[in-house]
Amino acid sequence: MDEKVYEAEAEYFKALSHPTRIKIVQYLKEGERCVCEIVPYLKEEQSNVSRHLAALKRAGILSSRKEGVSVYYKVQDENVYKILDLALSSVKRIAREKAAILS
Amino acid sequence: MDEKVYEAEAEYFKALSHPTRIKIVQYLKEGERCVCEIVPYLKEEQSNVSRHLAALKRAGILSSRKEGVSVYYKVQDENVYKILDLALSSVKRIAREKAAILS
DNA sequence: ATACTATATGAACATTTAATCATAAAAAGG
DNA sequence: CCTTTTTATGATTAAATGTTCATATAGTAT
Repeated sequence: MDEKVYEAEAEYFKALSHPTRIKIVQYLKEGERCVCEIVPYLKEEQSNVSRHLAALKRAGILSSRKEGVSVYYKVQDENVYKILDLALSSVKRIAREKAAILS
Repeated sequence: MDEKVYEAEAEYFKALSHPTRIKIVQYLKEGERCVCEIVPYLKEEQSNVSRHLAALKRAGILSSRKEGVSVYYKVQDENVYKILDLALSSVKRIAREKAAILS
């Protein structure tokens, strides 16, 4: 595989490498939401949330549309849920293995 | 889902968020390799490779064993290949979509 | 014991990332 | 027009990350 592909893949994972961003993607599983709904859900600074949303959009995971003064974000890459599910099972298994070692 | 779980998942993705580390995981697909094989394959500084290997091991993706003076690393989390494959297909589709927009 | 090889790690530095505050920009309402 | 609401962004700062060089550590061989 080509170096450029490794870089693109690394960028994709980087977009998912923050708990708040994963939380956003999970929150959008049920459908699109405007920033005005996402911010109170996350209970974080609006400017911070805006930057996390921008990061996910840059990676191609989310897309957005403007309606009046509101901006609605939705998941563009539905594949991301399979990835999140697999990562979750890995993380759980790894945690179990670590626990087993300390016993 | 719990905050701790989001954090653990984010850590997992962070481990995969560097091209060199993805390259290492792919290289180990065929089986375990010692550092003395991985370093010349990557053509990067030995100390740097050592740190990337440590990061993957910390995340639970790799494990290692010592044999004499050599250290052999292998993939502990075989699930990672499913994740890499899915991410690859996402990245390709996203690139296609971006290309389509510019046409 | 000395020397050599393989791997890991401390120290230093440059770069990137995340968070916050303040403010800009755009739309809507009075 | 002025005000308010919603979202994005510049500037700043703190912390994390990646890289390199030098060196430590451990094992092997002479």
